[in-house]
Amino acid sequence: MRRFSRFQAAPSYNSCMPELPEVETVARGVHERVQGDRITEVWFHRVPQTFKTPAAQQARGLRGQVLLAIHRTGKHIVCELGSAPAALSRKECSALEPTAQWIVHLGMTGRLLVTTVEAPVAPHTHARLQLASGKELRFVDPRRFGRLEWRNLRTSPAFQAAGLEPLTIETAPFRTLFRGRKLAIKAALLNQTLLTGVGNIYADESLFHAGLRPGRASGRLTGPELERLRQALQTVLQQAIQMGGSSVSDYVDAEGVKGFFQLEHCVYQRTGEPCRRCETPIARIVVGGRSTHFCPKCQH
DNA sequence: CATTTCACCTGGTGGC
DNA sequence: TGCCACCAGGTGAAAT
Repeated sequence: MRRFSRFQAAPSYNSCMPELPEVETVARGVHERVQGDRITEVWFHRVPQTFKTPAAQQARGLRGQVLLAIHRTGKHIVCELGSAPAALSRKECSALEPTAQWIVHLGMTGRLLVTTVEAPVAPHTHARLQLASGKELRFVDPRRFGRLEWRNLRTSPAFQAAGLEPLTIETAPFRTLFRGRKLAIKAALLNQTLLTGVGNIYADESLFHAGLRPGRASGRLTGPELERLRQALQTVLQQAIQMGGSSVSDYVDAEGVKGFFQLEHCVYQRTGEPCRRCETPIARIVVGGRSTHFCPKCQH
């Protein structure tokens, strides 16, 4: 069995894994750049599994619509669409009721970019939304784990992530989530029907900051332990969002995508390296089918 | 129902 | 230099 060690560089695309903070950053950046713009033309590359709604139906639903707002729910980016004959001011956007939504999930390697129409089209570009301003909204996803969905709000409910928002969840509902459950706390954090938006990086990091072993049965954690975890999770996510703010233009704008500025991880992908708190080598195990990193001395 | 496992994808990486 | 197996992980379906 081969293991990543300190001598092996992690694959570079790991530096921009889209979890909640990254998705939040992208949504904010795209919102700033295209709110009020009108979609004049739509082009899709044929990649069937990327489309939760058939491409032709999405194209029909998007063409001619105005982008009223772009925001995040869980790991999903939701573009609110409204009918208008021309581009709108920001003020007009907030006054208009959305009639449809375009929902973008970045998967593992997805990017939502704002470019110009003329900009060279990157490999693995699956969607291009040409805008009245001369900009273009592009969805690029080499690995094709991302998903695109369109829904008509006249006939369907607004998109709602299954799980609760980790950033705002309070003590009591957080405790209730895990009550009576036997699955490992790490697996529970990754389960999007419980909490929405937590991925492998922030699961490992928040468990480290809470001092909890990833393999602990989630239903057996005490009240104080769960409260430590809730606060660690929120701190880690908030910090990442703050850091993301400074790198958003690198990410959302055109070609020279550098990915996200990385918080200095404490455990994630630091197998064998010394713990930043006690210098014990960081251990790696597999929980819920995912590589999991923790400090054997600091986490109990 | 709760939980676990696996397939889907591509590109970076190291071994030979 | 080039070929190739391995591995990363979000999600949903299938298996347990």
